[in-house]
Amino acid sequence: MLLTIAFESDIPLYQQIKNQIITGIAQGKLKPGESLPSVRQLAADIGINFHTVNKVYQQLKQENRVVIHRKSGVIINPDLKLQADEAYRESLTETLEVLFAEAHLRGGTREESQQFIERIYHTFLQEGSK
Amino acid sequence: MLLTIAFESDIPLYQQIKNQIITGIAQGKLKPGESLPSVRQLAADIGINFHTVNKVYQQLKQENRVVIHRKSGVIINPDLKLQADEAYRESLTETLEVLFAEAHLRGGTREESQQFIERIYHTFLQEGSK
Amino acid sequence: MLLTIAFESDIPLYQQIKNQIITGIAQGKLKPGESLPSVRQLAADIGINFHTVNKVYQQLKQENRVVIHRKSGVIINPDLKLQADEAYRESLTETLEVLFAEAHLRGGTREESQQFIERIYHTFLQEGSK
Amino acid sequence: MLLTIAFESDIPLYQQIKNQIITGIAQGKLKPGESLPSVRQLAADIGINFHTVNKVYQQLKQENRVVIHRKSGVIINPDLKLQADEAYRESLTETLEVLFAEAHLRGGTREESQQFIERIYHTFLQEGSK
DNA sequence: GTGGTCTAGACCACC
DNA sequence: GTGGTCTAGACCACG
Repeated sequence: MLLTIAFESDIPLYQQIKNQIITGIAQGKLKPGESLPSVRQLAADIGINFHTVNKVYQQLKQENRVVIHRKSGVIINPDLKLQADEAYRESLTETLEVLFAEAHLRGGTREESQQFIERIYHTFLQEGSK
Repeated sequence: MLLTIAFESDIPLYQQIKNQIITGIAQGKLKPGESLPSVRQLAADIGINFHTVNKVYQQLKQENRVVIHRKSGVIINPDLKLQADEAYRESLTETLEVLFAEAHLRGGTREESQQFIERIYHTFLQEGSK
Repeated sequence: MLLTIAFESDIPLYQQIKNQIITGIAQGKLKPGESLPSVRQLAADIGINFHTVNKVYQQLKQENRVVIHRKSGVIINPDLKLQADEAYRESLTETLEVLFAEAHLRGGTREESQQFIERIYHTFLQEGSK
Repeated sequence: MLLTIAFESDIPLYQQIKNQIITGIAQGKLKPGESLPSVRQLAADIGINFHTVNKVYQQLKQENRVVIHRKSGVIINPDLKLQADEAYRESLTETLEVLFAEAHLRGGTREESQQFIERIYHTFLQEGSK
């Protein structure tokens, strides 16, 4: 998977990387059991400090999205089961509320937003195979 | 309109305020032409420094959401016309992509997300009634 | 002469009024010897505090643009002779420099600017009659 | 580029700095891609508070004149494309109108003004050479 | 070391 | 009383 970084963005570099890994997993570009490049490797590829990549991996580990094996490196957690707990749902609601309020004020309709979501979900892996 | 601030949140105070004003406008709780409290007033009400409120107002002004009327203070721009330019749409897409990727990984379905949006849009003012 | 005030502008009310009087004189809408409305009259017409109008008149008087007669009110100085001293020229240069730098960055050409000036000067009274 | 500040001027410090940066860009003293000193650095150089410099940078960022690059600091936006929208042209017209009305009243002729502009434009970078 | 955020207090211009 | 400007000092996130 190819990572693209915007140095001039106001989103922190580590966050950008993390975001892309998460969507990568959702879209099946990164499959459970697959391994990620080493901290130093990825850092060199992107051209950033390896501490930054390390931060990402540590957080992904803490969130149970990856497991870190000695020597075999970082691999996507094969049996990932994330919870949608109350705190998560609440924060998501608030975030979306602002985003769509803004979209609404800029002339975006409900239908457009629905299609937006539709298109995004189409890029995700189907759960049907489960 | 009542503003609620979460001091323990990692979202900056000024951002929280700004968010609530924006959704307030979208939901019609704040109507075009209506005036906002003075910087010092609002700051006192919330219990924060007036510079923080001022920052919000300055940004809202620069984004053309409010007009700073001499002596009548800050009022919601009566003829607000925000653009959904390319840069905006792109950034929105990316943001939503990550959000729903995360939702997807936590078991959220497309249908749930659609209903989410549906509910949010129901809280907004209809364009027709304006 | 009709004065138009923008309450939401960030230019002070008194400055707006003063500006319009000055351009009014340059364009011959206000002729030397002609009288201006009384402080209270003008304030009422525009719908602002009379102190604000008073401030304008005082400044105009100080700059020798008007003379204030007891009872006969404020009249445009019939034999106005303003100096273009060094300080003035310098400040004008700096102001124009920034303005046209901005215009240049927004794609305005030298020719356009010249035509701009041309058009403005056409609205002024000719000095030929002097 | 050297910044000169007039502490006794009634133009706000941050505005003076901003003006000089803008004309600096127009004159090619500051080239796209070039980086500006850090807020604290510039503040120390000039001998003012860093918040004042920060204010300038924030505004320049919002106006798309600079990009705040993570770690390489603030750089002049390499692909700057500013619009001369209707609002801008209108405000420019009004400003120039007053300025030249004043110049006219102080004995400045149309020819002098034209030469003024001519000289200013000569200090700007030619579009062709870029 | 860099910018981002927040607080605090002071002075001023405007109305 | 309102916003605008400036200073000062503190803490934090980021890289």
